[in-house]
Amino acid sequence: MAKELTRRDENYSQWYNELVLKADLAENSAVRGCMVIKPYGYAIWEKIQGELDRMFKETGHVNAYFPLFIPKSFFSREAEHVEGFAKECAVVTHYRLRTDDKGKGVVVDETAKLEEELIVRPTSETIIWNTYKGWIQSYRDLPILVNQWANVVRWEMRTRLFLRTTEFLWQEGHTAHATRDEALEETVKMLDVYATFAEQFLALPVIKGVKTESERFAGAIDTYAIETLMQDGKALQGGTSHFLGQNFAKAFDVKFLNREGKLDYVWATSWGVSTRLIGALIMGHSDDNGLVLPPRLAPIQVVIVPIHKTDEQLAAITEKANEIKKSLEALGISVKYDGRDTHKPGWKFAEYELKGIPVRLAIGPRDLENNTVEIARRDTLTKQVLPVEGIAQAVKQLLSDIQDNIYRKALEFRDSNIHRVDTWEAFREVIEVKGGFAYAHWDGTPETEARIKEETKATIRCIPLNNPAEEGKCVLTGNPSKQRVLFAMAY
RNA sequence: CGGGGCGUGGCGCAGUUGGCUAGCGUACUUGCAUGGGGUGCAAGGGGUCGGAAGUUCGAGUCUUCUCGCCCCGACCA
Repeated sequence: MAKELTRRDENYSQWYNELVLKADLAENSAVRGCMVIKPYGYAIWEKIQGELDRMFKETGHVNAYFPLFIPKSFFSREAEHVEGFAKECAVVTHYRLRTDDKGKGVVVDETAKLEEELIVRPTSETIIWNTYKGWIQSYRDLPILVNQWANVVRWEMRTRLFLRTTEFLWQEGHTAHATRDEALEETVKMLDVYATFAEQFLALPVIKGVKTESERFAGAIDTYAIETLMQDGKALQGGTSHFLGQNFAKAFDVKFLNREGKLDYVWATSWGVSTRLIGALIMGHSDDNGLVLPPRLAPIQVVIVPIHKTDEQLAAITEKANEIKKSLEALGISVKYDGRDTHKPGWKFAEYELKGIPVRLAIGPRDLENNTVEIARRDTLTKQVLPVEGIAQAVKQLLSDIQDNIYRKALEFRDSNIHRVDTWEAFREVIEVKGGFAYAHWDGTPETEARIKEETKATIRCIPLNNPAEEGKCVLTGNPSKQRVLFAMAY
């Protein structure tokens, strides 16, 4: 492992790639486009899962599990849905291998061809709505509020660890409702859950908004999303919540008898976030020394490093460290004591900075003598010496301060990178030079949106919720516009 | 699928017009010193040079074929 990380201003993309590897989060696997999520990276995912799962349950949802494989015919039921996913589906055609006639290896047994091919799920709407048909007869069966934690496969051309991989982990919620209003309410509620999670745990400010037609989920009436801004000025969609209307109910013939005794199609939503959030977490906060993790999602919040010369010193320090560790753990703080004698303190400091551990305590002979401890915070890289007495409370407070500080920093960055622009020149300058969001008038047509994308590669990230109405002229065509929308380069 | 690049100890690389025992950094092992920001010195282990065929007295180096990976573009959470 090389010691130096590429600096962000040197090559942001390379910085990201190296950081993921060096912080030991994930690595490329033997399978093209698929990653191995290593224990430290997976621990972050587990923290994300834990918090979201709690939030889903608090809002009345339950977990279930649906198959990985989906019969091909299910996909053709909803026209736009097929259209959207057809180009990136992995297909299972056979169910058996046999040994090669010429000796070594195995080949596909052509006699074991499936009657109907199976699609490896890119998302589960179709299999789930096929299933819901059997669950729903009456309004009394509604709503159904189900979530599943699963893996999905989308055959992408180009992949990057966490940001875009062929297989990724996510959760997908699929709900069924008796009324349009209730489904709409659910869609927005889950968007709010995502926004709250992003801001309170990931410490990433988000903009909630609606997608334009061209960015909409295949098969949805409306797609809502939370958009975040990365340090290089590119936007990243952190989660989506879809109002599916009655599209899937009609495609899978899911009707229910309402209170008036009339048959009606069921209203639906779906919503998801993926391991991509880890990519957002990395790019949102980390610096040239490595990862910066928000305390509320850090698998290890505090590391204690002993500094010693003799075994006697180490033993004494270990004793003191374990006392401190216990007092921290009593406050619900996760602590690691690194008493390894195989690495020097300086090496450990660099290592834990690379891994983004929010708080580091160092204890040496001097501290033992003075009954103090050196406390260093990862976000600001500052250090101070504090008395051991009351250290647990101080650390608890510090963790909270760090969480607030990195959120505030990200918020300031985001806010200072939303640029109101009214001319095409200013628009291009934001997209091509400054980075960040261009908040500009758009005439509302897909044609204009496509032209802008063609000329600048920028896309409409969203139309923010509660967007103020404002008369203006489209930044490209000069046609009348009723509101501004957010454009940006995006991941 | 189009354009570019690369395959040599675990990782990162050098290896000139073919030439002698395949080398450097790092990591690893051992010893001694060191220990408050990636420690120093010394000794040591580790290689079918991506694979196959060919040219040659001789191939990491030349030729042909082949496999794989990375980067840029079209597609995307």
